[in-house]
Amino acid sequence: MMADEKFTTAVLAVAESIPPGRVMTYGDVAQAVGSRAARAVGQIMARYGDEVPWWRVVPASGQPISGHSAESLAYYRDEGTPLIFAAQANQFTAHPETAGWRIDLKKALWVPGR
DNA sequence: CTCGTGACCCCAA
DNA sequence: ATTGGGGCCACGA
Repeated sequence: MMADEKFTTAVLAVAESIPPGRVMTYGDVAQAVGSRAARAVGQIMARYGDEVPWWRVVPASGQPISGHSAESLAYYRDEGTPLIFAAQANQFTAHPETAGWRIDLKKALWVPGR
Protein backbone atom coordinates (compact mmCIF):
# COMPACT_ATOMS: atom_id res chain seq x y z
CA MET A 1 0.00 0.00 0.00
CA MET A 2 1.27 3.43 -0.86
CA ALA A 3 1.58 6.07 1.82
CA ASP A 4 -0.46 8.55 -0.15
CA GLU A 5 -3.11 6.20 -1.34
CA LYS A 6 -5.76 8.62 -0.07
CA PHE A 7 -4.62 11.40 -2.35
CA THR A 8 -4.11 9.11 -5.32
CA THR A 9 -7.42 7.35 -4.83
CA ALA A 10 -9.23 10.64 -4.46
CA VAL A 11 -7.73 11.98 -7.67
CA LEU A 12 -8.64 8.86 -9.59
CA ALA A 13 -12.16 8.97 -8.17
CA VAL A 14 -12.64 12.54 -9.35
CA ALA A 15 -11.35 11.65 -12.80
CA GLU A 16 -13.83 8.80 -13.03
CA SER A 17 -16.66 11.11 -12.03
CA ILE A 18 -16.20 13.26 -15.12
CA PRO A 19 -18.92 12.38 -17.64
CA PRO A 20 -18.17 11.75 -21.31
CA GLY A 21 -17.91 14.86 -23.43
CA ARG A 22 -16.83 16.91 -20.44
CA VAL A 23 -13.46 17.80 -18.91
CA MET A 24 -11.90 19.11 -15.71
CA THR A 25 -8.59 20.93 -15.41
CA TYR A 26 -5.71 19.56 -13.35
CA GLY A 27 -6.08 22.49 -10.99
CA ASP A 28 -9.78 21.87 -10.49
CA VAL A 29 -9.16 18.21 -9.74
CA ALA A 30 -6.53 19.21 -7.19
CA GLN A 31 -8.98 21.60 -5.53
CA ALA A 32 -11.64 18.89 -5.52
CA VAL A 33 -9.40 16.74 -3.34
CA GLY A 34 -8.45 19.62 -1.08
CA SER A 35 -5.08 20.43 -2.55
CA ARG A 36 -3.37 22.85 -4.90
CA ALA A 37 -0.99 20.33 -6.36
CA ALA A 38 -2.13 20.40 -9.96
CA ARG A 39 1.25 19.03 -10.84
CA ALA A 40 0.89 16.01 -8.63
CA VAL A 41 -2.42 15.32 -10.36
CA GLY A 42 -0.55 15.22 -13.64
CA GLN A 43 1.97 12.80 -12.18
CA ILE A 44 -0.80 10.53 -10.99
CA MET A 45 -2.54 10.56 -14.35
CA ALA A 46 0.77 9.68 -15.98
CA ARG A 47 1.23 6.70 -13.67
CA TYR A 48 -2.30 5.46 -13.08
CA GLY A 49 -4.03 7.00 -16.07
CA ASP A 50 -4.63 3.60 -17.60
CA GLU A 51 -7.27 3.00 -14.92
CA VAL A 52 -9.31 6.13 -15.60
CA PRO A 53 -10.50 8.37 -18.45
CA TRP A 54 -7.33 10.46 -18.36
CA TRP A 55 -8.27 12.42 -21.48
CA ARG A 56 -11.03 14.15 -19.49
CA VAL A 57 -8.43 15.81 -17.26
CA VAL A 58 -6.82 18.65 -19.21
CA PRO A 59 -4.56 21.68 -18.67
CA ALA A 60 -6.31 24.94 -17.70
CA SER A 61 -5.01 26.48 -20.91
CA GLY A 62 -7.25 24.23 -22.98
CA GLN A 63 -4.18 23.07 -24.88
CA PRO A 64 -4.03 19.37 -25.68
CA ILE A 65 -2.24 17.18 -23.16
CA SER A 66 1.49 17.24 -23.74
CA GLY A 67 2.55 14.09 -25.48
CA HIS A 68 -0.97 12.83 -26.04
CA SER A 69 -2.65 15.34 -28.32
CA ALA A 70 -3.37 12.92 -31.14
CA GLU A 71 -4.58 10.20 -28.83
CA SER A 72 -6.84 12.47 -26.84
CA LEU A 73 -8.27 14.07 -29.96
CA ALA A 74 -9.62 10.69 -31.02
CA TYR A 75 -11.50 10.41 -27.70
CA TYR A 76 -12.85 13.95 -27.91
CA ARG A 77 -14.17 13.42 -31.41
CA ASP A 78 -15.77 10.19 -30.29
CA GLU A 79 -17.39 11.73 -27.20
CA GLY A 80 -18.37 14.97 -28.86
CA THR A 81 -16.28 17.12 -26.52
CA PRO A 82 -16.50 20.82 -27.51
CA LEU A 83 -13.34 21.73 -29.40
CA ILE A 84 -12.02 24.81 -31.13
CA PHE A 85 -10.01 24.45 -34.31
CA ALA A 86 -7.60 27.18 -35.34
CA ALA A 87 -8.64 28.84 -38.58
CA GLN A 88 -5.20 28.51 -40.10
CA ALA A 89 -4.67 24.92 -39.06
CA ASN A 90 -4.17 22.53 -41.91
CA GLN A 91 -2.66 19.11 -42.46
CA PHE A 92 0.66 20.48 -43.65
CA THR A 93 1.57 22.62 -40.69
CA ALA A 94 -0.17 20.47 -38.11
CA HIS A 95 2.46 18.55 -36.20
CA PRO A 96 1.20 15.94 -33.72
CA GLU A 97 2.27 18.06 -30.78
CA THR A 98 1.30 21.37 -32.30
CA ALA A 99 -2.04 20.51 -33.83
CA GLY A 100 -4.22 23.55 -34.42
CA TRP A 101 -6.92 22.85 -31.92
CA ARG A 102 -7.76 23.31 -28.28
CA ILE A 103 -10.54 22.34 -25.93
CA ASP A 104 -13.47 24.73 -25.59
CA LEU A 105 -13.36 24.98 -21.81
CA LYS A 106 -16.27 27.43 -21.79
CA LYS A 107 -18.54 24.60 -22.88
CA ALA A 108 -16.67 21.45 -21.90
CA LEU A 109 -15.65 22.31 -18.34
CA TRP A 110 -17.32 20.01 -15.83
CA VAL A 111 -18.05 21.33 -12.38
CA PRO A 112 -18.60 18.50 -9.83
CA GLY A 113 -21.92 18.62 -8.06
CA ARG A 114 -24.12 20.59 -10.37
C1' DC B 1 17.39 12.66 4.73
C1' DT B 2 17.98 15.83 0.13
C1' DC B 3 17.40 16.62 -5.04
C1' DG B 4 15.62 16.63 -9.45
C1' DT B 5 11.73 15.85 -12.31
C1' DG B 6 7.20 16.51 -14.13
C1' DA B 7 0.47 14.77 -18.78
C1' DC B 8 0.55 21.99 -13.91
C1' DC B 9 -1.34 26.80 -12.11
C1' DC B 10 -1.45 31.71 -11.21
C1' DC B 11 0.07 36.33 -11.22
C1' DA B 12 2.97 40.12 -12.73
C1' DA B 13 5.61 42.78 -16.29
C1' DA C 1 1.20 37.21 -27.17
C1' DT C 2 5.69 36.03 -24.45
C1' DT C 3 8.74 35.76 -20.36
C1' DG C 4 9.77 34.93 -15.66
C1' DG C 5 9.09 33.68 -10.85
C1' DG C 6 6.82 31.22 -6.92
C1' DG C 7 3.92 27.49 -5.37
C1' DC C 8 2.35 22.71 -4.96
C1' DC C 9 3.19 17.51 -4.19
C1' DA C 10 4.25 12.39 -5.50
C1' DC C 11 8.08 9.58 -6.61
C1' DG C 12 12.51 7.62 -7.78
C1' DA C 13 17.60 8.09 -7.29
